[in-house]
Amino acid sequence: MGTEVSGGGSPVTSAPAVRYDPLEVESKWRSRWAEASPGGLGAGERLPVPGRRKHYALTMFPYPSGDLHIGHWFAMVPADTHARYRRMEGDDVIFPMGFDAFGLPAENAAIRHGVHPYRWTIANMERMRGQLRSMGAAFDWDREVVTCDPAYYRWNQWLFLRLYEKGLAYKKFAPVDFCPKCNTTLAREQVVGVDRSCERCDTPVIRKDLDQWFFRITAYADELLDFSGLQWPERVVTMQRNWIGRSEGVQFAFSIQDRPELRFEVFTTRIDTVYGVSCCVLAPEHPLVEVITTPGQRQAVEAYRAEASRRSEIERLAADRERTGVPTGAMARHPLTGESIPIWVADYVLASYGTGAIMAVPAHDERDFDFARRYGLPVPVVVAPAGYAGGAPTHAHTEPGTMVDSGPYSGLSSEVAIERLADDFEARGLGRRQVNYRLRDWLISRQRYWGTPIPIVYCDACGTVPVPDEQLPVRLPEDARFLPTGESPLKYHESFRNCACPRCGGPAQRETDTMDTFVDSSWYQYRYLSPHCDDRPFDRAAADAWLPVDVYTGGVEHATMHLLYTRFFSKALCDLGLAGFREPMPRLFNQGVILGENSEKMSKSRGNVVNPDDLTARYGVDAVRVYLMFIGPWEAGGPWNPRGIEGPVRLLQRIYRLCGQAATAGSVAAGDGEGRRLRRAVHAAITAVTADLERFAFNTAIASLMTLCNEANGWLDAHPGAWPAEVAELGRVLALLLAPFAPHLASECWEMLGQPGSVHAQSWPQADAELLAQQRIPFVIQVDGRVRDRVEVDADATSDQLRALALESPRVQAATDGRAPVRVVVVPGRLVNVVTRA
RNA sequence: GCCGGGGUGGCGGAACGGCAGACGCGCUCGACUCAAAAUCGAGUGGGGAGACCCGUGAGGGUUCGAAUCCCUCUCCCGGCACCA
Repeated sequence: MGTEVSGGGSPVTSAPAVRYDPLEVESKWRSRWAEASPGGLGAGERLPVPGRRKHYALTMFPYPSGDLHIGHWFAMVPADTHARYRRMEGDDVIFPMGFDAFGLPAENAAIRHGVHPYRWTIANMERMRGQLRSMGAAFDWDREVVTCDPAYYRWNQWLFLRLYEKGLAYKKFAPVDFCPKCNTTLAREQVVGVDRSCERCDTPVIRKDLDQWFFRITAYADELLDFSGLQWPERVVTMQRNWIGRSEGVQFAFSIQDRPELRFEVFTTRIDTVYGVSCCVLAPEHPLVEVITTPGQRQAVEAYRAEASRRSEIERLAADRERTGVPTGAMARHPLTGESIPIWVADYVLASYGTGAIMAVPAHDERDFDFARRYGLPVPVVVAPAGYAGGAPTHAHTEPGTMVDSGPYSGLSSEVAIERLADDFEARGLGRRQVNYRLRDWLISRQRYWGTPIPIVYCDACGTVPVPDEQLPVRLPEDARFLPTGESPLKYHESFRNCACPRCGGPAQRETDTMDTFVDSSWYQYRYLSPHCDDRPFDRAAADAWLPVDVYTGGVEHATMHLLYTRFFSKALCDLGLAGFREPMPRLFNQGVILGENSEKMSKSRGNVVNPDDLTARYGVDAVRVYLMFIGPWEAGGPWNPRGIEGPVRLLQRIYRLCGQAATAGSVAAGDGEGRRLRRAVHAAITAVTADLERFAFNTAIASLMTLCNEANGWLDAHPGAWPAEVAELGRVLALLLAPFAPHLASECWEMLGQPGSVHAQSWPQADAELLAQQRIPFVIQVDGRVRDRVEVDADATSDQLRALALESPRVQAATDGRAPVRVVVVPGRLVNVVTRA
C-alpha cells in the first residue's frame, strides 16, 4: 500500500503524521480499473436494467483541440461526480463521451502545416482520450462517438435527406453572412455582437448573395417557445425566447395612389397608431421601389440604393447610425382615411423582417420619430399620454394611452383599440392578424472541407437530385488540397465534384458545401445509445428506453446555437417518426467559467493558463477534482486561486488518516451517549452531502465533509484507547461519501477498511432519521428581535413551555428592564421573541 | 436603450423570512522540532476594558423579526440591439 509513516508516534495519541502519496495511490487504482472495467458507469452498450430507474447523464462533448485544459476539468468533473452519485443512489446510469471532431481548426492546421485534417484530428483525440481518462471520470468509452467518422456523418447525410423530403431542408438564393477569415458563410446565430462578427474568429462578417442550404427551424418557432416542463436556467430560456423574438401584429396593404393594381404590405404591432401614419417606408431592396419611383426621384433613389448596398457590406448596421432615406415621389392611399401618404425608401427598414415595408408613425415610434424629425415630416399624435394637452411632442410616446384623432376609435384606450382595429381590418378584408419571428432559418452550408458533405447532386437534365440512401456515405476525398487562399478544397477537387447523376446516369456535379458542425452535435445524444448501429442513425428501442437526457451540463455559450438546434432536431426527428419525444434535454445545468489568477479569461497570450497536468503531478487527480468543486458554486466559476487547493489537499489527507484509524476500530458498538454523538455527526453529513449533490451544490457538499472530519478528529482525540464500532462506521461512511468526489482515494480507503468489493459499486448511505432527531436542541431567546439568551430545550417542548422559559430568563428580564412584554412570538424548534415595544 | 443575473470579512464563499459570515484560503498565537516543513490546537467582520453597540452596495417600506419580500437609486457581469 502507498502508506508512508513518518514520525512514528503511537497511533492513539494525537497527530500521527500518517500521509498517503496521491500519485502512488491514484496510479494503482487507475491500472486496476483499466483491467477490471474498461467502460465506465454504464458498462456496455445495452438497454436499461428493468426495474431500475434509468439515468442518462450527458456533458457536452469536446472539440479535439489536442489539449485538455482546466476548463474541461471544471465542466466534466462535477458532471462525473453527479453521475457517480446517481449510480450509488441506485440509478442505472450511462455517461457517454465522444468528440465533436469536425471543424475549422483541423483545416487551418492543414493549410498551415500541411498535415491532413483527419490525421491531425485522430492524433489529437488519441492524446485527449488519455487526458480524459486521467481525470478519473467514469465515462462509457464503449459508447464513444466521433463525428468525423464516416460511420457517423453518413447519418448526418441520411437525416439531411429525410429533412429534405419533408421540406425541412431547402436551398435558397439569399443575402447571407460570410466570414472573410474563415472563408465560409455562417448561420445567423453564429454572427455575434454589435459589430456582427464571426462567433469563431471574431472577424466582422460581410454580406453576400449566395445559393445556400437551410434547415427550416422557423417551422418550429412556436413550439420552440414552449419551455414548459423544462428545468433550464432562466437566462437560457430568456435568451432563446428573445432570439426567437415572436411578435403579434396586423399585416395589411397600402395601394399606390393612381395605380390601384399595385400594393405593398406592411406589418405592425401597433395597429392602434394607424391614424398617425405620416409616411410609408420601403427597404432599399424592396421590389416595388423600382416600379413606383417617379422619374423626378429616380436618380436620388438609385443613388441611395447603391449606397445602402455598399454600406451593408462595410459598416452594416452601426447601432446608433443616423436614419437616412429618400422619397420615391410616389404616394400611397391610407386604407382607412383615403389620405395620400408619401412613400420613402430608407435602410432602417430591413428587407429580411416582416414584409420589408412599414407604416411610419413618428409620434409613437422612436425610429420613425428620428426619421420624421430629420426630414421635417409631420408628427400627428393619435395616442395621448395621461395629461396630454396637445402640441408638438418632443419624443415618441410608445406607451399605451387614450386614442385621439382616430376616427371612430377616438376615446378608447389604445390597448382596446389594438384589438378593435385588428377585428375591423379582418372583418373588412383590409388585413389580418399576423405573427412574425426574429428567428431565421438555419443556414447550414459551409464552404469548407472538414465537415459532412451535403448529399446532393446537380444534374443538367434532372436538376437537384438527392443522393440515394444506398450510396451513403458521400465520403470526403482523402487527397484534397488545402490552399492558402482558403478556398473550399472540395470545389476544386475534380473527381469528387464530377459524378454520375443518380437518377439518369448522366454527368452531374456534387454539392461541394459541407454542413455546419452544429448539425453533428444536434443528435449525438441519440447516437451514443447505439454507436455501432449501421442500418439506422440510432436504435429506436434504445432511444425510447434511455432518452431524453436526464441531466445535460455544459457552457452557456451554446444557449442560442447548439441548444436551439438540438431542440429543433428532436422535434423534427419526432415528426419524422424516428423518436417519440420532443424535448431532448429536460434538465440543463450551466457551469461557469474558470478565470486566471488575475480574474481574466485564461489564454496563452495572457499567460494565465492553469495546466491540469502540472497540478495533478503535484497534488494528485483527486485533490484537483475536489478543489474545482470546492472553489464556489458550479454555475458561478471564478478566478483560480493557486493557494486554495491546500484546503482540499488537507481534507483528503485527513480522510485517509481517519479511515486508517477507523480500520483499527473494534466491532462492538459503544452504544452510549458519546457513541451516539459521533454517529449523529456522521449521519448529519450523509443528509447534507446528499441534499447538496441533488442540487449540484458541490462546494457545500465538500464543506460538509470537512465539518465531519473536524468533528471526528475532535471525537477521536477525546476518546483515546480502543475505538468502538461507531468509529468503523465513520470510516465506511467517509469512504462512501467521498467516492463520487475523489474516486481513487475512496477506493483506497475502502480497501484499507477491509471492505469487500469496490466502493463505487456500493449503495449510497442512508441517514438514520431517528438518530438525527435530538431530544435536546439549542434554542434562542430574543428580546425585540435581538438575541439575549441561548438555552437548551426539549425538542418537543410546547409553545407555552417555551414562552414561560423565555420570560423566566434572567437575561431577558435584564434586557426588558421592567417593560411588560407586549407580545411573545414563539417559533417552536427555533426561537422565542419577546416584544416589548409597540 | 431593452432583457436576464448579481453586490455579504483581507480573499473564495455559507445562510427554508428566525443566532449573518458555515466551510476553506490567508493571517496571528501556541504545541511538536536543534531548526524548518508537515501535522495538531486556539483565535480571526468593525468598535468597545466590558455588559453592549454597529454591520450583507445606498435610501425607503412590509414584518415581532429582512442578506432574504416590495419600491426607488447605484455599480458590476452576461445577452440582445434599427425586428416595426
